[in-house]
Amino acid sequence: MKNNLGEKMVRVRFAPSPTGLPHVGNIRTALFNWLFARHHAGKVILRIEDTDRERFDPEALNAIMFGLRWLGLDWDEGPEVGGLFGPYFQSERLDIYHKFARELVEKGKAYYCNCSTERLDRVRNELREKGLPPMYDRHCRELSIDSDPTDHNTVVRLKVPLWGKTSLRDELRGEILFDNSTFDDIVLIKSDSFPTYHFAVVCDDHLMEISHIFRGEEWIPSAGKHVILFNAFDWEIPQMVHLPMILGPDRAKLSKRHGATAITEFVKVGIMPQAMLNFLTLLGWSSKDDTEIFDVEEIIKRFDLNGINTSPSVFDFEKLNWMNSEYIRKLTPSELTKKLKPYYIEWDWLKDDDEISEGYLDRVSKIMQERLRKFTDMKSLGRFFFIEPEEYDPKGIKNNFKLIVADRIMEVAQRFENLEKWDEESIENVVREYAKQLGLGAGKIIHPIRLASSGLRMGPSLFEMLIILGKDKVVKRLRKAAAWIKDNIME
RNA sequence: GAUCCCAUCGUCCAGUCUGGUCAGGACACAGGCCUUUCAAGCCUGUGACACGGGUUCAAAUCCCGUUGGGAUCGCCA
Repeated sequence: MKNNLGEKMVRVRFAPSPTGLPHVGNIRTALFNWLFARHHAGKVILRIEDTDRERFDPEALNAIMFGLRWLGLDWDEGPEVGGLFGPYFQSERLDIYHKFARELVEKGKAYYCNCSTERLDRVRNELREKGLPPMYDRHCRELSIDSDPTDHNTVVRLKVPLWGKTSLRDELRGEILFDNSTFDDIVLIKSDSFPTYHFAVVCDDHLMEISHIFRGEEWIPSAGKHVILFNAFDWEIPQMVHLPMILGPDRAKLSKRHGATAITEFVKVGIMPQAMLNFLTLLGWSSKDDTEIFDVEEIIKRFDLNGINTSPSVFDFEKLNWMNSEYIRKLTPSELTKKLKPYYIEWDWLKDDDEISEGYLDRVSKIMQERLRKFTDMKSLGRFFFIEPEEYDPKGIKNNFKLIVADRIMEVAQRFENLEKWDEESIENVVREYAKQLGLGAGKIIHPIRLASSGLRMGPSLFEMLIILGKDKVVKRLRKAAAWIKDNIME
């Protein structure tokens, strides 16, 4: 496909296999595909590689589309949007694969094989015992078995050249050479008459006129096989870009055992999509200056092959949290409230139809905003804005809840109650005056009040916090705490 | 085991192509300032070119080797 300048149009594909929840690695691959296409005003194709019927998971497709949309990665062709190159589910393209498989057999470039799995296992084990790479012994290669791709007793295998080299051009690494003798005669059509990944991917990338293939580095060895296949068909080979892998802290390929790596986990803990996108982009790509925080538009503008790295990178959850906090701060209080509200409901702090004023929620958002790294941090830091403390921080008790403090808290409660105006100045006056009267530092009053009203030792500015809570709640909580001290503290 | 990929602070990146400025920035960490606490903010600090040979007046940068890490070797993708 050409664009209107007569140049070859950029067409990339994201080709997930619906076998489970989308992973950070998959999503990063999707992201780079997308960024490249958007930078070059090209097309993004979403193609579903559902050729594995054993591992097929009907939930997976929705999870994948949800994950992409959450990040803002849209597609121009594929499920739910259609397109001229469909169908976009490989399971609906079987006749296409069968046709091309037959063609290869007729040309003498592929053959039918009826070896049993038992036989294949035996052959591989024998080779392994001899310390050789486990491969198929090409038993059926010259037998000219008569069959058909739809025949469930046979598979179709490619006649991989027995000697010579295959050259793979990786746009980042340059030429990578493989000895053909190291490749097996790969299966193209399985005995269930579904294509293998390798076969389907090559046929579809060709038919869908994919110009650039972005995928993980772990595919490099397979890419060699794909080149052999493209050559067998005499098809033009798309440009290939193998992205560095994402590792866990132990430097092994990132996987479930490293904790939350499914994209839905990040959604759940309250990572913002903009932060995730920004972070993921910087994992393996960088612009030439020191910019770290930038929005999608800016990234699209700057994204190019040159900035992509070749060495693998460790996924640093800490840095993602930091970046997320930067994005949380960009929100207005009411935007933050909107994000936070579902969590409040989930935690039973609010009822769905609660009449609690938007103003209250916004004030909470504003005061808590710069102390949140992710939305769920609110659960421990902001609980007291909604729920009266049932217990107090143990270290705080030790430092601040002496028996003598109970009376002081009662006194402050009384003075608060008598206040006509409930604003920062009046509250602060009460506290400071009283401390002065007692000949104590203000901290001696402030800390116990914080603990009594919030249950916590730390938090936002006390006076602002008390204003938001409101006089009635504060007075009530102070009296409750004073009583608690008298009941529980001996000295 | 075979093949392939990779190698700069603990982590992510810049610098490598086009050898030459105390190897720069960010996260994390430590200390200080601010402050009623915590966080934020500001200031300061610790901290890296895997190793060995070449080439060169000069090597993180070019070449070779070694070591280390990783990936792949299915009728999974």
